[in-house]
Amino acid sequence: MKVSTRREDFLQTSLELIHEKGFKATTMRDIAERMGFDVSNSYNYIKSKQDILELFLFRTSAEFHNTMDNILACSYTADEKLKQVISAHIQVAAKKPFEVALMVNEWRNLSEPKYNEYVALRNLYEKKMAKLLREGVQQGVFKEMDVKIATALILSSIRWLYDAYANTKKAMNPIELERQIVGLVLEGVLK
Amino acid sequence: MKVSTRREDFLQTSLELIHEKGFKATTMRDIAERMGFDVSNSYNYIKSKQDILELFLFRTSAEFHNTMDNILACSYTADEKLKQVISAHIQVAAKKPFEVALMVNEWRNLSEPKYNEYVALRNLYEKKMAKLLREGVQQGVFKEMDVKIATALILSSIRWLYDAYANTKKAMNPIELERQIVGLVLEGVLK
DNA sequence: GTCTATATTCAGATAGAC
DNA sequence: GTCTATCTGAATATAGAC
Repeated sequence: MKVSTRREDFLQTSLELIHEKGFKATTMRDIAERMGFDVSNSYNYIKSKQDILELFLFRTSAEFHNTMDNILACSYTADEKLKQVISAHIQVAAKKPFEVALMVNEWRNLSEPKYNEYVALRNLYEKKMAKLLREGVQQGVFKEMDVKIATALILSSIRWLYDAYANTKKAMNPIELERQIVGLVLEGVLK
Repeated sequence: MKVSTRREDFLQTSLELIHEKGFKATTMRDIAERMGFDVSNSYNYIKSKQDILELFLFRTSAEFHNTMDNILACSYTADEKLKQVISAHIQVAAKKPFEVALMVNEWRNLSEPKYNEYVALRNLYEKKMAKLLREGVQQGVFKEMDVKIATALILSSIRWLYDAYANTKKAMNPIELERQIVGLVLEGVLK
């Protein structure tokens, strides 16, 4: 059974290096060096540097959308749905911290037309989150609030999660992490 | 009375362009072009491209630290202090959205030794915030919680603010913004 | 303060031999 | 799949004339 191809090795190495140095600062030569071969060989696996970025960004974005769609379509109440979203974000961050880091830090480096496509996906994700929150307000489980602000705030509040797993020294128990974050987002810091 | 020097014009132009395209993607030629002169003239105002980044990053960081120190040192209770911090972040974001955007998005592009200095300042700011939260828990105004997680979450939750002011189309009433954010951070989304 | 010219370095990417 | 060699373009930065 083959668990990893040479191409996957190359992509994973690229991903980690890009996380360390940033996309623009990472050269094809850097990646090749870490792989132990010459730059020219890199093009056995990809067509261009942009390919690496596109590949991870759109793949991971699809994963987030998929989960969000399933959560929105289920019969939970809005507060339960919000907990599910938080839980999902923690799980993806824990399992694929570098992919998530790329989504947070490097999406601006996409070039057209992929950039526009990706921005549209981001906006759509925000819309889905806003819908969830609006549901909750209508159901009476969430208080009256500015849904646009709440959406931006909540999504932003969990964007650091990858950092708790990209760095092994910071690795956190995901169960406890979820308990703490759900507590803060749903009920705030006040006693 | 002189309200703006040529150098300040140059720096402000650089700042806006870097916000639009990213630091690495912005060339000295881009900046010079927007200023209406040749690249070589840029070096009348700065010694290197890095200078631009350092200048804004450390200046704005000092401003945040200053405000935070004043808040920590005053006689408010912890919940009032937290409101003050949120208020301060909104005000700086509203007044200097591009400077704040630079702090959020471009600090990784600093090169040594400034990079390490800046990371230390970031960590110190987190420590100050953690101290504020710990005070609140001890005073009994904040609930028992993992202060490290709460610090990361709250600081992250307000990092998008610059975006509400960098883009004039999104400009928000800062008073209402503060009311909404304080409500969410202190009491959460539940009714 | 502005320009022309240029030094230097380095990036992404391709061709073609083994 | 690996290498050597190379094309092409572009970036930061400086020198020096006007």
